[in-house]
Amino acid sequence: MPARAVAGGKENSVETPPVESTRERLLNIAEQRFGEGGYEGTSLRAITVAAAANIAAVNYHFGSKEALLRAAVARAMAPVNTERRRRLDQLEAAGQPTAEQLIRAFIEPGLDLVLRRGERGAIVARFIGRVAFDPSRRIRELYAAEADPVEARYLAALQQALPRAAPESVAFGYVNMLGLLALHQSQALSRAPGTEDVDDASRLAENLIAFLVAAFDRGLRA
Amino acid sequence: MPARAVAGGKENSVETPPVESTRERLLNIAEQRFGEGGYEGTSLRAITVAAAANIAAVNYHFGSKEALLRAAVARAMAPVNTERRRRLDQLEAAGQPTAEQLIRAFIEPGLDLVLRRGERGAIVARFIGRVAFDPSRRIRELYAAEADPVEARYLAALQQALPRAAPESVAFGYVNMLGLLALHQSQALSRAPGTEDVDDASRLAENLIAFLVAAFDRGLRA
DNA sequence: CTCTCATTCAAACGTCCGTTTGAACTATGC
DNA sequence: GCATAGTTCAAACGGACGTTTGAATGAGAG
Repeated sequence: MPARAVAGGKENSVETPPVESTRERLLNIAEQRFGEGGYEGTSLRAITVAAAANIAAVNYHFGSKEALLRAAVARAMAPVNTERRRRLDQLEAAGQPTAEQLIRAFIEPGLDLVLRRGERGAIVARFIGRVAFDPSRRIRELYAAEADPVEARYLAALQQALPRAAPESVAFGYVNMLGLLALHQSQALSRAPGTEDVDDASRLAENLIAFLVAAFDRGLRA
Repeated sequence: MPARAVAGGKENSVETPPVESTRERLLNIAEQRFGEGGYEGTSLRAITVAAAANIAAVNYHFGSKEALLRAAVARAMAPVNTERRRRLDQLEAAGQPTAEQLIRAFIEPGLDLVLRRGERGAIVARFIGRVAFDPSRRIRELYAAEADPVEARYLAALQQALPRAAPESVAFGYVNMLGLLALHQSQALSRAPGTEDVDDASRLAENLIAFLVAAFDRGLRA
């Protein structure tokens, strides 16, 4: 943590072979620290020290603490949104998707895709999960702005796939799905730390999908 | 360290006198503000101003900001824990409870009992829900210490009521139940503010119970 | 009345916060 | 060489934070 590359700007090779720019290091550390302590509980100084950057670098590259968070959310959500869109397009092209197909296409990009790439993926997942349910409404809306467009498509598709359930009931199940996914992503539900390893990721996804499918199919009011 | 030893618990009346004590006002406002902005996002100055108390009153009556939170959590959880214990005792005295009975006995004291008494109840519910999933692990454990004893009994009873599901699966469903309850209590799942009124409380409880019962009965792995 | 003691008060403590400044450094094009 | 733009730096800004202090207040007991 103390000093990394101090003298020369382009000197590297101590840690990662490819050079990370200050901007990238800030985003990476921000993901980690915001995911650990939340937005309010994480100071820019803690981030810049860990990223071996000057405190002024945040405002130079992003403009403010909140803008740093916004950039980190956008970068983290981009592949998840892309994958969700892709799978929904594919499902709809093949006809009327089932509820299970929709749930799977929504959950897996959030857990599987993001938990599968080792340490970094788990950090990103926790970051997303934390931001989605931050105590501050302002932060939550910042996340919602990033995720809403594709999420709205899933809600509409689910209501078509479950015509026997009232639209409000489907919306109720839908927010429950969002919440459970975020909670598992944030690892707030795993009380003992370090319990889950990489192999558990796909099992967690399967368990969560089965849990939600049963709830959607039989637990919603008509 | 100054003198702070005396708390004077005995001479207070059971019902609220025409005036609330400074200590009670601090707890009431702390519930509200911590529930709105989270622990880190709420300053003692904001609390003491709203409670019409001096900033030093918190440290006089409680010792620290965290001790104020701890006292507020303990006070808020007490009736919920009591009611959950009462209902579980009652169920177990009548024989082997079903999963639905257990889920209902767990959910309703958290939503129904606490949402039914008007504005105050909704504030308490939101406060509990927020603390249970605060970004800081320290705060979450503070809540867990208050809720764990009775919660553990429900987990054990659920595993007996669902012998066909693996114990890990029941534990998985159980943490999902905890999470969904907390999320609905914290009102983080209701995107539009002010959507829910008092009449919706019992409907919400029924919807959530039906959702969970279906998931427990048919969504858990053997 | 005086004494006592729990409570409240204004004020200040030192620390950390996000942000800003202006100079110094780097790399590239002339 | 000089000029330029992009980036990093130490240092400081004003303000908010949780906490502490010591004196003032008020009610009750002798």
